[in-house]
Amino acid sequence: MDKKAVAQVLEQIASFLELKGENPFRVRAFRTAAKAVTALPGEVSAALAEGTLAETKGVGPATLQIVQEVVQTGRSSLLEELREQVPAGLVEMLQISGLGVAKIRQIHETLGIDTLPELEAAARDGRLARLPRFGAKTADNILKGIAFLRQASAFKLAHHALEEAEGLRAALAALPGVAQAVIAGEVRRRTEVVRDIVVVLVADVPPADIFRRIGELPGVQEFAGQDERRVTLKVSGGAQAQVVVTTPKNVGAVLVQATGSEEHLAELATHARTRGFALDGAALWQGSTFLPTADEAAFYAALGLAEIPPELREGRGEVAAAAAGPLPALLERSDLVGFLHCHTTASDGSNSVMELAEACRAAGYAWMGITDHSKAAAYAGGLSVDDLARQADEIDAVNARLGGFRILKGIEADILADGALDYDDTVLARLDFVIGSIHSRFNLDREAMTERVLRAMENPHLAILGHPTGRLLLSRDPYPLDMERVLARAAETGVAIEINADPHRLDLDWRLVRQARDQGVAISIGADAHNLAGLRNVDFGVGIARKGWLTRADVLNTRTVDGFLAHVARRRAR
DNA sequence: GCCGTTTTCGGCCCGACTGTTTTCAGTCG
Repeated sequence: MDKKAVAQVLEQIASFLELKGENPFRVRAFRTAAKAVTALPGEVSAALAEGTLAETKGVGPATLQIVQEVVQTGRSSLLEELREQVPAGLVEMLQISGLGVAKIRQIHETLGIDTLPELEAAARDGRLARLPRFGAKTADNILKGIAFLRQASAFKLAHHALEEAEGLRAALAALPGVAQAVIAGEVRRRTEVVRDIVVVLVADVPPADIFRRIGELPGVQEFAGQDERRVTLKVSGGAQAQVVVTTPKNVGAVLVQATGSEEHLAELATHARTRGFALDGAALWQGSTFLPTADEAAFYAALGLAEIPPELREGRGEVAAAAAGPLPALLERSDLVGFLHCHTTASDGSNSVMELAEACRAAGYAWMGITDHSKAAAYAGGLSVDDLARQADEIDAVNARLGGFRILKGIEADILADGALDYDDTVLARLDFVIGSIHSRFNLDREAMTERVLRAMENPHLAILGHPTGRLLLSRDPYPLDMERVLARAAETGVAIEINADPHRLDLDWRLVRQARDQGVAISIGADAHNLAGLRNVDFGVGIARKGWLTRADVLNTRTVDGFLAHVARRRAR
C-alpha cells in the first residue's frame, strides 16, 4: 500500500464528510493529514512501524487508526460507511471548478441529481439555471467544467504515469520468456502529461504465450485491440497500457516506433525514403531486405543519423539536426549542484531549513536557495519583514553548522496586480536572490498581464521569474500572457526564467524552453518543494529541460554558488 | 480532527472575485 493510495483514502474521507455537512475544521484536518502522508520521506508502513507517523504534524490518533487499518487490510471502514451515506457522484462533482459543497448539496437536494451525466443533462435543459442563486452563466460554467474534467481524465500527470509504468514494467519483466521490459511512449519522452503507457518486451517466445500470461497478472482486467505483437490492457483503476513484444534482432526499430511521437516518426520516414530505406510494420527495410537493429543506436546509425535522445523525439527538427551532426549533450541531473525554490515551515512547507538543507546535501547538491512565500500570500503563511529577518538568522546558524554546503536567502515574492514586488527594495536588497511569481488576480487580460510581468522584470532585484504561465496541468489553463515579449525582455535584462519542476506545473512549457534558449535566456530549475519528497520534483524539471534542448551551460543550477551569485549581481547592476 | 513560546479547550486563513442579486453567498488560491 503506497502513500498515494493512503492519502487518497484520507482525501476521500474529507470529501464525503464535507458533503455530509460535517464541521469544516474536521474536514480540513483530514486534508492536512492526507498532505502529511504524501509528504512522508519513506514508506507509510515503515513510518507506522517506526512511530514517525504518529509524530508527524497533522496526524493525530484518528488518522493514525485509519492509516493502520488501510495498511493492514487495504480498506477503511469509515470510508465504506461514508460511501453508503453519500453518492459517489457528488464527490466527483467537487472536482468541477465553480462547484462547491453548498451548490452540490443544493443540486442534490432539490433536483435529486447524484451523477455527472444527470448533472450535465440538467445544465443543458435549463433546470440548473432556474435554481435560486443559479443562472445561465453558472450552468454554462458547469458544462465547461464537466467537459474539462472529461478531457483531463484521458491524461495522467507525469509522476503518476511514471509510477504506473514502473509498476507494470516490473510485473512484465518477471514473466517467463521475457528477457527485457522497457518503458516507451510518452513516459520515456518525458512529456508533461501522458495519455498512453507503453511497455516494450523483448522475448524469444511467441507473443501469444506472453499475452496469455499477461492476462493472468493480478489487476489486469481486459484486453482490447489485440494484434499479433501488440495488446492494449485495461488495468484496475481504469488505466490503459499498451504492451508490444519484439524479438531481440528488431529491438531498435520497435523501440523507436513505440517511443517516438507521430511527428517524429513522420520525419524519420521521410528521411529514410530519401536514403532508399523504408519503415514498415515497425521494422527497417531496404527494398525487400529486412535490416536487423539490435538497439536504437544501430537503427539511427543505419539511417546515417546520430542517436536521438527520447526526449527530443517530438518531430521538431531533431531528425534534420541528427543528420547534420552530433546533437547537443543534454542536461543531466548530475550536472545540477544548486537546488532552487523550496518552502519551509515558515510559510507553507512542512520541513525546517535544517531538514531541507541536510536532505539537499545528502542528494549531492553543493548549495540551495530557500524561497518561502511573501507577505501578500496570506493563505500560504507568507513571511512578514520580521519573519524574514528571523529566517535570515536561522539560515546563518544552519550555514555555520553545515560545512561545505551553502544556503542562500531567497524569497518567492508575489508579483502584485500592478507588477510591483511584494516588499520594498530595501528588503529585497538584503536577500541573496529573489524569485517573483504570480499567485493571485489571474483574470487580467493579456495586455494587462503582460505589462504586469514586464514591470516586475524592471525591478533589478528580480533574478528569476517563477512558474511563468501559472498553469496547473489538467486543472487550470495558463493565464493569458505574451511570452514572446516576456522572453525578449528576459534576454535583455538577464532575468532567468524558471522551469518549475512541480509535476503539477512543469511551467515553462518545454516548447517555449527551447525558444527561450535560442534567444539566450538563462533558465533555472525550481523544485518548488514543500517537503522532503519534493526534492524528487527536480527529475521532472530535468526532463523538461532536456525536451527543451538545454545543455549544462544553459541552466543556472549547474553553476557554483559563486557563479550563481555573480549572475544575480550582474542582473542587479543592469 | 488537530494543536499549543497566548491555550489540554477553544480556535483553526482571509481577501478578492463571480454571478447572482440589489446586498451577498459561494468559491478559490
